[in-house]
Amino acid sequence: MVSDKTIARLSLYRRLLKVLEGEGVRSVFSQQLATMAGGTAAQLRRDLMEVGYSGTPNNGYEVARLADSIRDFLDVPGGQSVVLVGVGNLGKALLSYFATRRSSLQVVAAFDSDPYKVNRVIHGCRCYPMDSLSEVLKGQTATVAVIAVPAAGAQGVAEALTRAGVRGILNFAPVRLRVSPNVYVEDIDMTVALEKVAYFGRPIAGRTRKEPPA
Amino acid sequence: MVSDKTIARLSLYRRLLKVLEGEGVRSVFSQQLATMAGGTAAQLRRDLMEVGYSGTPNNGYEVARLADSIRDFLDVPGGQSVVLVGVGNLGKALLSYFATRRSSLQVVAAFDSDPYKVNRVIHGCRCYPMDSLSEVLKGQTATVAVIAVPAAGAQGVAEALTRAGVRGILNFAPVRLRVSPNVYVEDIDMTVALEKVAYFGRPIAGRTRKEPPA
DNA sequence: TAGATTGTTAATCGATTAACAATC
DNA sequence: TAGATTGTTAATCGATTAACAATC
Repeated sequence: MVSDKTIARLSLYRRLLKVLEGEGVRSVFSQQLATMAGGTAAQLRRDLMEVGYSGTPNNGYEVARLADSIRDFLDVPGGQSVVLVGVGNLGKALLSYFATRRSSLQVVAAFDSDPYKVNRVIHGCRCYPMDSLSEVLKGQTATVAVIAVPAAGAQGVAEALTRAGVRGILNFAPVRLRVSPNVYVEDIDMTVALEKVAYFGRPIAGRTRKEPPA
Repeated sequence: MVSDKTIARLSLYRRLLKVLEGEGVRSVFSQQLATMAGGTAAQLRRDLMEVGYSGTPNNGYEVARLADSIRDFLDVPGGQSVVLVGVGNLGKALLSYFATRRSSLQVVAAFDSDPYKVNRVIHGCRCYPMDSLSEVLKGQTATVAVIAVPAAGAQGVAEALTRAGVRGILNFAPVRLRVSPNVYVEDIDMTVALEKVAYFGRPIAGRTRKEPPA
């Protein structure tokens, strides 16, 4: 089973390859691409083993073909539909963030319990009432969802999504979701992330890095 | 040196302890708290070794005192100031998200290059023009910053922040920042996160988990 | 005391890094 | 060919898990 870290890096490589492609670069060495991704060449080569695409010694990797190979590996052929639950400040920001991005992942529906938001179209996405979730999802093939509701409501939303067939959840709510083991959950805990940054970026202490005496 | 994963978990434990405290719970066992945090009891005990707080056999941990110990360990005594760069959809969402949270971390200034946003107060935070960054930071003790600008501008922002004395950056821009090694950068790459979820939540494949034959 | 839970060390596991033969 | 870069295996590293003596 390929690790989630490898998947994350492949996603990153693909984005970098698209940039190179736009710049007219035809081929790239593992060392170059790895540096851009913030990793090592050996790691990149191991990641690409999973994809199955082979470079050629002394010539490196064909940018366009490698990007295609990663696409074939990562993406579901017909594309995947994504739904968003929670259209507050964060939800709206996510809609605008994901609206004009990759064509393979498209946000097809948003849900909110606030009647003032229902039936509006926000960043090109229709907002449905919360309690119509199972009904709307019945007509969709969405297996991926983004949760951007307050902590208190997140578990209930996760259960409703799971019942509706969702198999992957990107969770922004600061709670640990209890879901069945065949549902993949990725948590983005922004408060924890900020506290981490605050700890390691603190003014004086936390800064004692072992350095060999000169 | 304590690992960043431990710091992240301590931040999580503290949040859970606050919830327990609110519910009037006095003491808690490692097993309970670990389950809530989605980890193991052994891992939690090892994390707490770093903090220096000791539980008592058969009685577990005093909720209030453990929370205090984690606070002493994580927080800078006088509190830390945070600045936000980029007041777009995401930046505004982050302002509202971080506005009413922890008192130890406070967003004291926001920056944007859009003149229409400058001098407005958004979610209680004043917005300054981009080019006044070094000047405004001179009067602050902020060592922590959040970057929520488009990819193209992020590197320049990171450099300006670093020059102004910032030591920790929470970066939402989808680029890898090149900073000096004494600056801690935490990346939140929402597109990569969504693609990970899409991969592991895909309809058919990617789902071959080794299970012992019944 | 006995039983349960703790602090802490030792064993395990997984991912990363280094090494090297294969190849253009 | 020689030189550089690749694919892939072996060694290393770090974090997690398991084990166990200490303790309330």
